[in-house]
Amino acid sequence: MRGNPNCSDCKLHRNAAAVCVMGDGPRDADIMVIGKMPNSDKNQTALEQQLEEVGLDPKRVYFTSALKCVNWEDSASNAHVKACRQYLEQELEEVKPTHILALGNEGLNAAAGKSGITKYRGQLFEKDGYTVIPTISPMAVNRNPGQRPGYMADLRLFANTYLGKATGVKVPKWAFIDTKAKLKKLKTILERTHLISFDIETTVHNLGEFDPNAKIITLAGTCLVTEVDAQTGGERDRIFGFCLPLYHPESPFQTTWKSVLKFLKPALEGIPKGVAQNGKFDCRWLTHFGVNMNHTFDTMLAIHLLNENIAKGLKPNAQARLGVPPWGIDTKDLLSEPLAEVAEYNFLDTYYTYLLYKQLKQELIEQPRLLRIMTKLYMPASRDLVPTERRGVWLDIDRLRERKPKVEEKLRSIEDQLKEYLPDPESDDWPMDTKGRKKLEVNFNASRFARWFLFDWMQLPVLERGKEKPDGSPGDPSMAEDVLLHLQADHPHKVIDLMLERVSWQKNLSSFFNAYEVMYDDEHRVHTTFKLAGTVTGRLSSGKDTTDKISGKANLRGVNLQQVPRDPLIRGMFGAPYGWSFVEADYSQIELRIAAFIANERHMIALYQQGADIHMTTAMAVTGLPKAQVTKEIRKKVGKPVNFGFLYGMGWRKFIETAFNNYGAVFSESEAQAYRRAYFELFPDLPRWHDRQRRLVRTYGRVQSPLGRVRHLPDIHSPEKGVQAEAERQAINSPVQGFASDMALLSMTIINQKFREAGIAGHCLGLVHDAINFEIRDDELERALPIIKDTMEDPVPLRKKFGTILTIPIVADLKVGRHWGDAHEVEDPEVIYDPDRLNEWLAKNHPTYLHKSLAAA
DNA sequence: TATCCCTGCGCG
DNA sequence: AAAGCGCGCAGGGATA
Repeated sequence: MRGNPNCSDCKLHRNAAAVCVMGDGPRDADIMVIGKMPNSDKNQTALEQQLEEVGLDPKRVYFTSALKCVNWEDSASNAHVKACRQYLEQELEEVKPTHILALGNEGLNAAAGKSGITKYRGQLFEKDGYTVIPTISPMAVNRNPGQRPGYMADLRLFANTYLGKATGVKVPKWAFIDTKAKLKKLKTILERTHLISFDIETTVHNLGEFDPNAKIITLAGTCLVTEVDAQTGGERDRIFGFCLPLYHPESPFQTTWKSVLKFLKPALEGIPKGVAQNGKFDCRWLTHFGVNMNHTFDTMLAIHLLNENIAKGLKPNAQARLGVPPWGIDTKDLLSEPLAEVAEYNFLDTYYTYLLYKQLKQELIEQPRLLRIMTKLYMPASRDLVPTERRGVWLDIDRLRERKPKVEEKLRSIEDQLKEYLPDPESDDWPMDTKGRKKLEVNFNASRFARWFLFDWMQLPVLERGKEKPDGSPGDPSMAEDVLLHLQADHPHKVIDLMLERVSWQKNLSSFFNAYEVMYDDEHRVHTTFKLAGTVTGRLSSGKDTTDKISGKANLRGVNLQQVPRDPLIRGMFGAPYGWSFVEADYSQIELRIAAFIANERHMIALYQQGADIHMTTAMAVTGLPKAQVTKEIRKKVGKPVNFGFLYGMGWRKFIETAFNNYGAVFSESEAQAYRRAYFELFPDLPRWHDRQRRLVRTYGRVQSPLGRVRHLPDIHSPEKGVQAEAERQAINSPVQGFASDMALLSMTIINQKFREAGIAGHCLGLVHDAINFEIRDDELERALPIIKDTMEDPVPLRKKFGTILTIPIVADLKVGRHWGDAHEVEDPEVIYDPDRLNEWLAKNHPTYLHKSLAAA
């Protein structure tokens, strides 16, 4: 094994103290440790001591690194790991280790091909016949001693795995329900079960449970059953595990699986407590086939609340928290796997979920504020989202059919105009592909052709480039909108206009028209999946069901309902079916209000209490215009971004950019600096709050929202100042963004509850961060609208259950109409509370509104 | 053909 | 020295 001292495969060799240093250790070692770069003697000694501490003999370990150059000056990425892999592979080939300890993100990438060490640390991977366990880099531990216990735990896991020490998890016997007699017995046991950890395996389809061929393959559970002692008469718990085969080809119930479910339905629905990992998915499927479980604890949501930065899957958490070995089978096509294996896999899922539940519950009990979020917010929200996702949002197919061709025509016409600037396709000027063999196809997206067109053929100057390539060569010229806007200002050209215009039409067509067209169901409704654990701040995210199981994502069920363009051309395709209304309830400036509350910014609080318009105040201050000249447009394009920007730590450079990009306004450096100063003079408690958050995150490595939601920010301990500063800004933003979204989510659950109590058929369609959308039957608007407005402006449980008393007024604006995009805002809130005036307003502003007397008829 | 990363852009 | 935050998806291009 010889390195190549003349290697120049990546840029790292240039500033390297040593090039291509190969690893060291016995060639017949079972264990290989892969670090980031060759260790210094000091670090090597420390690492060897740590390995001894966990019971390994460092003399029997081969030590090597993902990157063979000693270069701590340049930042390294996975691309550099890749460039270096050939040397590591030589070592793997010769040493043939059975167990690999991967250190840091580079080690993880080299050993397991994954990226994201904070996510994957402490998990076991089987890769190319090696058992790999990654943990954080010892360097990171040196910088941040708080990481040491976790790091040592990972090392222990690695050592125990290698030494074959038992982890202490004993899997109980479980029942395979393959006869009618066993099925009957199962039913009687379920009737005495007070807690079940449940999980189903399903067939995989683009339309999910809505596919005509959708089947539940198996249902498994780990049950806590109340037993009565025959002698003493006392009660005690017994664990009962089972797997019930349903639609599997080897299943005795393959043809009768739906009636089997029906048979068990009362017993299953009678179990008061249901635990599941991402149970919203299982509940959606089970509901689809008629069984409504009581879902009371979701391990995935608990994991997320306890640490928002780690992987949320069952397997990584069971491996890391329970120390169990990897289990599972290829889930792509469970119908062709042996039933015995599917059943075992399914049962193990529920048993490990149950063990995790016990552990997580205990941790939450020790952090009561998180427990409160879990039980009073997350679980109700998770349950409410089941019908929300199943129902979907109504799409006006007539509008879609009518509008799509127009958009296509628009795009075509722009491209025709662009093509006039191209050379003769036969001429030598036409660009060739990288290998110089074929002519490039016309493509005005951000492609090689388009870059050639703008920067070579049209000879426009390159203002900005993308990421540097791994080999150190410069990145591709940027074609982004803001770059083209600057280009246009300095070198006006028709081609830039056309490119700018084209890109938004292209986006409309590919991301929205094409997507929606293949996504609606028989009732003209499109569906989404909301992730409650999809963001680090606590916001929901919206989109498709998990992508990784299905190849070809064109028809995957689910659209992102949080990025529907505001353009009425597109947003106006969503709405409510005839006889129903689309209601959008927006929190007005919610994050700004909450920032004022959290920062205790006295001027801002006073302004809000007076009902003043802060975006307007800011827009006036920034543009220097008198109030009468600040149009709605200026307020929106200047006031809003500047408020949110400076609020969250934007600098004056970015301010200049923002103002130019959104408004075309050109500010000098001194002007921009003056505005920033003026902003903080206007709201002097904001910088004090910023300092407080910086102090908090430096001290504790985490910050909390008023509800107690935690954001962990380990990056604050980074040696890089820029990374630290980023963590500081996140410490400022997170409590605000997190609290705002928790308020919206809480309101959603309360409104749903009130609708149920009032027998209102209307329902929530989903959250768009600070807005809640509803579909309300026309004749119920007068009952529903006051509930929505009252609840959002004062979600009582916020005070009663969470003890948070706001010092700022909260305002919700309601828009009502047939379609989302052209619903009208109810300007005068009093209208909402006066049925006669509301009817009058609706008759005037709602194109298809049915008066309740008509609707009833 | 599937997968990864990057660019670019939609939303709050 | 300089620094808004938070997402998901489509398309391009390289790679295996």
